Amino acid sequence: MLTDSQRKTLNFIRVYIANNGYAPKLQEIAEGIGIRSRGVVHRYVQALVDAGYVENTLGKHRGLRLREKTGLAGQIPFLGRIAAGKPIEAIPEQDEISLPNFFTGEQQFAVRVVGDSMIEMGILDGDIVIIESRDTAKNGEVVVALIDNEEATLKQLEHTNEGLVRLIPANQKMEPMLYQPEQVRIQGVLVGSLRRY
Amino acid sequence: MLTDSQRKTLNFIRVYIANNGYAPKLQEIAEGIGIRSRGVVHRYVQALVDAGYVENTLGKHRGLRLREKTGLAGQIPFLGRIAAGKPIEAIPEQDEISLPNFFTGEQQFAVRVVGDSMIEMGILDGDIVIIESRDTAKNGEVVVALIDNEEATLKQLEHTNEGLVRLIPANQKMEPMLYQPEQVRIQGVLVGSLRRY
DNA sequence: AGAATAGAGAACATTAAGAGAACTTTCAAG
DNA sequence: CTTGAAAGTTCTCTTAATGTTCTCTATTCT
Repeated sequence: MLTDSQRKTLNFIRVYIANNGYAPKLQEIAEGIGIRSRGVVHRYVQALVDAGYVENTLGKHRGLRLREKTGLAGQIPFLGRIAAGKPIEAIPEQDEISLPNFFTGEQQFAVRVVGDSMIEMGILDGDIVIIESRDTAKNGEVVVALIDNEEATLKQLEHTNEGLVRLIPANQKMEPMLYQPEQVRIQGVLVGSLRRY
Repeated sequence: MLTDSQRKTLNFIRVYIANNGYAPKLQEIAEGIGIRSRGVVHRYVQALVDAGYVENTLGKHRGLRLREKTGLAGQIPFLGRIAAGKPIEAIPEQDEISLPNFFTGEQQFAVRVVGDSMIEMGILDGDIVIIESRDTAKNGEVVVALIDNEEATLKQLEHTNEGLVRLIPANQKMEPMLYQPEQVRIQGVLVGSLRRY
């Protein structure tokens, strides 16, 4: 169980290594977390070593290395934001992503997307999308819709002024389709997506 | 049987831990449930301990732990494949996806992408990408690269025949960039992405 | 009225954070 | 190879923050 300062220290080390490729000096850590004493930093680092997050080559300059902490599955260190042309920018407050907690919600299911119909919204062939089971949706939401009780499709929803339902693919090569409301049954609404390379 | 305030306290602790991965301080609980007195919070927490909902490491900061099963979370029913114009097609071998085990691998970290430079590969502004720490990559892989030891960027990698390194954005509006090999340090390789709507 | 619940806040004990001195080791410039 | 500055290590001391234990007051419900 890390203390606040220890966690802050670990986070700084991770971001530093991601940005520089080598470990920080104690002095740099001190400045990074906003204190002055190298001795104090050393104490925090030692705690991280004891807790298994970090390895230390004793005495060597920049001798810290990150260790794979084999704790709970699905916890991934979150470093911050990456924008082209800048170093990775740390975000205080959040230092880990919990995959189980990332998609929280009631009544969800997952499907694998086949085809390119939503490619312009960044949903590619093979992606897995997380859907929240619902039978209604607002304009603009992306839904899993069942058409004529036989075809399922993932499209953006629009209720037209004429009382019809339009299902809009995110792909210039495809045309939106118009349906009578009773033809279309909404099965759920898109709440997330994930992809593995 | 918990009182209203005790339930409120328990709920706050659950949400806090789910969001942060560690327990709140009494002061934070107090603010969270809208009161001022740490002493009162302590009384509620003690009641939760007595009722078996929570464990406490005496005296330690952030020493609370939930006694609930947290391991089962993160399973989402997997219905199969959805292709426009067909029913959802069940895949017999798999009926659940396990979020904690979705990204398995050594030395991973996550960053939030800022900007549209990879938009044509389905990585949008705000997406979170999972990176596996490595210092080498093959042609075609998407990497976090450190340029001149100061800029970090997410681009597709290509080693040219001339021995140079090309970093290619997935965005027609942006140009690939050529670098000397010693200018570019590879920090990791893209292995996954996730997005929440 | 009496009991249960809620809240404030003082007082105290302990933990955690931080400064900085003193010492040892590493490392790079001569 | 030598040497001195810089880095890592080990301390002691101080302070700030947090958890713990009280007492007191108010409110609600039976």
